[in-house]
Amino acid sequence: MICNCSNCALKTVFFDSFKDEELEFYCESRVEVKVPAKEFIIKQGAEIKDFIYLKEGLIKLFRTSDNGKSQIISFGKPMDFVSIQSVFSEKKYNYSVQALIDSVVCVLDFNTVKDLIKNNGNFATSLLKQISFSYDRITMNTLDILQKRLYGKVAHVLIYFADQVYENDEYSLPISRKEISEYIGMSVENVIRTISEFRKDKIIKVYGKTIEIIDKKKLQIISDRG
Amino acid sequence: MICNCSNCALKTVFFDSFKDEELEFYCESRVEVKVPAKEFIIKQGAEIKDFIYLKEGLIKLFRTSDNGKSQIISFGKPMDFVSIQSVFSEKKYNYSVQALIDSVVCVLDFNTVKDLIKNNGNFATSLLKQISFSYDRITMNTLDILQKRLYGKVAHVLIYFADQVYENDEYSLPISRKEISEYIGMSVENVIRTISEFRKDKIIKVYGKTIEIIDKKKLQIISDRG
DNA sequence: CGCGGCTTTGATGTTCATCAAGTAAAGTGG
DNA sequence: CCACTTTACTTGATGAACATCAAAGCCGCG
Repeated sequence: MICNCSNCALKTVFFDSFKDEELEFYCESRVEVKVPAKEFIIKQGAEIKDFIYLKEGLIKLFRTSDNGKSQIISFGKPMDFVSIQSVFSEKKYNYSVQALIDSVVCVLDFNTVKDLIKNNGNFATSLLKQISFSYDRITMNTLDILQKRLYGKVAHVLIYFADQVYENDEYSLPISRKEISEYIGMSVENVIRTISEFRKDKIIKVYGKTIEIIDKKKLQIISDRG
Repeated sequence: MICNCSNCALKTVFFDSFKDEELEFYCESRVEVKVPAKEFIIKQGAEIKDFIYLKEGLIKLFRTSDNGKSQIISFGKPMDFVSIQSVFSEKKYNYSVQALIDSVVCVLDFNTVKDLIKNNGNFATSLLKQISFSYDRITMNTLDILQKRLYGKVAHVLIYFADQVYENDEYSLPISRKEISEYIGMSVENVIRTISEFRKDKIIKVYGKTIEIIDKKKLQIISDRG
């Protein structure tokens, strides 16, 4: 295995704290895995043995209830840890993770990470900061969605992908209408209707999966107003 | 100041990792503060300088938007850290914390905690676990509420206080109907109507602020079904 | 005592889920 | 490669769920 940690983006962001021998140790136990679109990275109920972060691609976290309905928790992009949630507080994953597009994840043995936390104060500090940041993002997004109504929710999602994921007002929506509905807790039909309305009102243009935001201000107002 | 850390419940749960000299150090920088009901512990926008945990009482975390509307994020009970959210990822609090009943908090200097994380691997591990657990609870509760509708949401809240807070099916609701509405994102009137319906259907008994759950099974079904 | 906030109920209109039915797109086996 | 199946998307119609407005009783507090 080629250990290219030194130019791994993740390393420069979070792992500056490593001493050389630690870096090597962490490198050796690391495995890089390619994950094709739609494939699972984590399955709900599985035992937590790894510590996973996303190197390339885009993923969704979601949970499935007993009746088979699934609810999307959040999305993850490169630099995000895949298995942040619960890994320090649970034995088993209480959510699944699935690749939305072809992705690459790096997998560390979880015990290795635990050891690093104990023995490297700077690493522990960095990780804590990152976890706090990651959870915060999810919490605030979920709270935003909770207090909005249909139109505001859909506008929020469209802006989310533009600003947080693609940093571009034109993008190919990586999820289906159904998945949007599983994220915001509304019916598929009404998600579609809302997108159609935005299109008719010339706030966005829609070509299949491609979304182009034309009137960002108006969309932002709809999102803010709820 | 009397340093009674050794019999502080928090200590036995999280701080077993302390060596004696660290324990003393942490004790000396700690301040115990009584907070009467309705008083603020943290104000949104204030700089993060402290690390606060709840020794006695009950608190609510909430955020206020520009238009003055407030949204409840979560509730905290003894043993919970008050200032978990954001403290490692932000400079300023993006939420407020208010005592719901007379409470007692313990305040540590934030830099002291940061030092402890760096220098005590066991402490870092314990804290990480606790933070992960705390965030998880909030995320899952919020997601639960998001996917339910009015009746399910209200049932969820009533069960939440019975199971998670009071561990009793009869309790004095520590929040107003309006606050329930700010937590679940529905109108006050409909929260009240729903509680009245539950009362008429003999699922609960209501005497002002006092709630007594009579038919827990039915209430649970309503909550589960959404 | 009176004011303001909380609670409650009713009436009304808006928002939303659900059902139905059809079209487009994407996978599947021969 | 085509017929077939399945899945995603779309629109309309209907009734249920919900917000909002209005009005009145209640309670704590200055």
